Amino acid sequence: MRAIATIKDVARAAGVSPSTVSNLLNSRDHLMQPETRQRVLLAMEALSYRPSRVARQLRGAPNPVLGLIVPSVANPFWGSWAAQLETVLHAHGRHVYLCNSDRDPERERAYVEQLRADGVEQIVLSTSLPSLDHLGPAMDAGMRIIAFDREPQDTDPPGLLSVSVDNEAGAHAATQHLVDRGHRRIAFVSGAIRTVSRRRRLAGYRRALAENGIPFDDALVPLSPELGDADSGPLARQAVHALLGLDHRPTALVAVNDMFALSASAALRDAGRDAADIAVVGFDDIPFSALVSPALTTVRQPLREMAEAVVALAADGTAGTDARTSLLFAPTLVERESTARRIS
Amino acid sequence: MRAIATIKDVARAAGVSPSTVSNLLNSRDHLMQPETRQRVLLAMEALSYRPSRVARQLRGAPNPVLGLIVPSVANPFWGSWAAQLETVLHAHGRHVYLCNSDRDPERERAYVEQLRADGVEQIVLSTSLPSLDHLGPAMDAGMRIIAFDREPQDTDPPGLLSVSVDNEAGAHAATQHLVDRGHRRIAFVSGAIRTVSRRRRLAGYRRALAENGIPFDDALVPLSPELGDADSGPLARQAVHALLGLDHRPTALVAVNDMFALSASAALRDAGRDAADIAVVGFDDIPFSALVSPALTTVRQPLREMAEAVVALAADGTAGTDARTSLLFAPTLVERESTARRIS
DNA sequence: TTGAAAGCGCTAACAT
DNA sequence: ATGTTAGCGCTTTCAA
Repeated sequence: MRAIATIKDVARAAGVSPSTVSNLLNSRDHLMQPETRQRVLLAMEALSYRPSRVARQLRGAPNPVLGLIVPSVANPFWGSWAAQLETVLHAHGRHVYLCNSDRDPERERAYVEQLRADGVEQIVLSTSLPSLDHLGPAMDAGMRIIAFDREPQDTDPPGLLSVSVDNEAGAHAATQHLVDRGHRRIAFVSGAIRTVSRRRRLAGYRRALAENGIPFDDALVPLSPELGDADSGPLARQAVHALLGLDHRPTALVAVNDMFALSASAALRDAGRDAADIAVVGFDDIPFSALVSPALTTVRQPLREMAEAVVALAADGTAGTDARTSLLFAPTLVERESTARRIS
Repeated sequence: MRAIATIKDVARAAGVSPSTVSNLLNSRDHLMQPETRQRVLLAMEALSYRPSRVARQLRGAPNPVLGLIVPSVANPFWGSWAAQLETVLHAHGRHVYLCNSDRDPERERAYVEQLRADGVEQIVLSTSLPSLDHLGPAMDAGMRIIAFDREPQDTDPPGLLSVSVDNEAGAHAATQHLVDRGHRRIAFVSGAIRTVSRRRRLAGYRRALAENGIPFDDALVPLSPELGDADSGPLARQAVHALLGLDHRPTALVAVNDMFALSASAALRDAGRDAADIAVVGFDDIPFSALVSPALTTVRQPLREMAEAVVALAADGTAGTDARTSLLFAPTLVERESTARRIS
C-alpha cells in the first residue's frame, strides 16, 4: 500500500511549487508555460495523483454528489425511481448516493447528517414524516432539499422544493374507474397511513366515494399499524382476510401501492378468489404490474418527467430563495386485466 | 442562512480554547473540570454545533460509511440485497451509500473514485467486470474492496475479499430439478453472459446437462447482446419467441435470474402457453417470485447470511493483508408451481 | 487543567 | 510565469 501522492509530491517531482500544480488542476493553464505544464502533467501521471476532495471541500468546494433518500430500496417503485433519476442526472454528469431510510425517522435524520458531513449540498428526500422540522438545521446550513412524493404542507420550512404526483387525483381516478365498472363495495388496502402521500391517496378514494353517493365504510379500510414495503405481503394478507370475513364483502379493492395490490391479489388467489371475483387497482405502475397475470390496473407516476423536473430544480440557482416551489404531476390510470370485469 | 458554527466559535462562546472543545469532542472529559465541561456543552448546544467531518477526514479520520455498488437498483434482487445488508450494518451503527453502476464500467469506476474522494474506505462491489485491474489504484491507496456475487478469479488483485453464492451449483440444481421432472429439452434464457456470475450459472446448466447425457444445444441458449435488468422484459420476450419458433421446442427453461424468469413466463403466457406447457426455473428468489401465479420455482441466495459475512469481513482488520479471502455460500432450490408438472 | 502551535491537502490572494 | 503565504476546521503533541 503505497502512500497517496499529494499536491506537494507532484510539485516536488515536477520541480515547481504547489500553486502551479493547483493552477493546472483548476484549469488556469494560461498562467504557465506549455513546457512547465507538460512536466507537471507527467509528474501527476507518474504518481497517479488524484486531488483530495476532502481537502477541496474543506476549502469550500461543493460536493457534486446528490443525495437521494428513499423509504425502502426493497420496494421496486423506489428502485425504479432511483434508476430513473440517476439516468437523468448522469446525463448531466452528476452522481447519486442512494440512502435507504427504511421509513425510520432516526435513520433518515442520520443520513441527512452524514450527507451534510460529506459536503453534499442537495438531497432529494422521500420522507415518511409529515413534519420536516428536523431538517431546519441542515437547511439553515445551506442544504438544499427537494421533497419527492410529498405534497407541500403549510408548516414546511421556507426554501423547500417539492416534486410529487397528484396522489389524491390518482386515487380518485382509481376509485372512479371501479365505480364506472359497476362496483359499489370498494375496499382500500394499505399499511399505516402516516405519510403525506398515503393521506392524499386515502383522501382521493374518499372523495370518489362521496361524489358517487357511496357511504364510506370503516370496515372496508382495514389498516395495519405497520407501514409495509418489502413486508407488504403479510400485511395485505391480513387485510384481505379481514375483508373476506365481512358479511357484506367488497367486490373491488384499491391498494395504496402496487406492492400491496400484488400482495393482496396473491392473498385473494390463495383464498380461492380470482380477478373475476374481486377487482384490484394498484398505484405506481412498477414494472411487475404489467408482467403478472392478471396484469394489474394501476395509476402510473410519470417518473421520467418528474426526474427531469427534479434535475432542473437541482440545477437551478433560484432555489436558494425562500420561495416554496412545488410541482405537481398528473398521474395516468393504466387499465389492465385486474379490473376488466364489469359488474351488474 | 445562518453560518455554520466551528470549533472556534464554540471555544470563544465558552471562553476556552479550541483544544479543550476538541478534547471534549473526543471524549477526553477527564482532563477538564466538570464545570468547564458544562460550559462547553452549553455553548455547543446554543450554536447547534456539529463537528465538520470533512475537517476530521482531512486529519485522517475514517469515514464510517460503507459504499455499496450494484449493477441495477431497478432489479429487485439488488434492492433486496441492499436492504438486507443495510439492516445488518445498521445494527452495527454503520451507514451505506448505495450506488447504481447500471452495469457501466465507466460509471462503476467513477463511483469508486467518488467514494474514495469522500474518504470512504470500504466498498462492497457487485461488478459486471471479469477483470478488476481498474481497482488497483484505489486498493493501493487503501480502499478495501469486497466483491459480491463474483467468485474469485486468478487475476484478482491481492487483498480482494469475495462473498458469493455458488452460482454454478445453483444453476446445476435448477437444471437437475428439471431433469428429475422428466425434461430433456431445457433452454437457458439470459441476457449477455459477460459477468463472472452469469458464466458460472451457464456452466452449472451445462454440467447438469452433461451429467445426464443430454447434449448441449446452442439453439436452446438464445442470448441477447444486452445484459438486461429492468429491461429484461423485451430481452426475455425475444428469447421466448426464438425458442417457440424451433422445430424441436424446449419443454422447460432455466433463466439466469428471476427477472428473466418472470419476463419469460409473461411472454410464454402471451404466446398462449402456460406452466403446464413449459416449466420455468429462476434464480435469486426475489420476493415477487412467491407472489406471482404460477409461483416461480427458483434458486435462493442466502442473503441474510451473506450480509452477515460481509459485515464481519468489513469489521475485520485482517483484511488488510494480502490474503485473498473468499466465501462461497450454498444456494437452495425453492420448488414452487412453475415446475410442478412431471412429464412422461 | 488549559492553551498555543503545527499540520492534514488544497486554493487564492498577493508577492516576485 | 512562478512562488510564498495564510487559512479552511479539526486534532494532537507539547508547553505552561
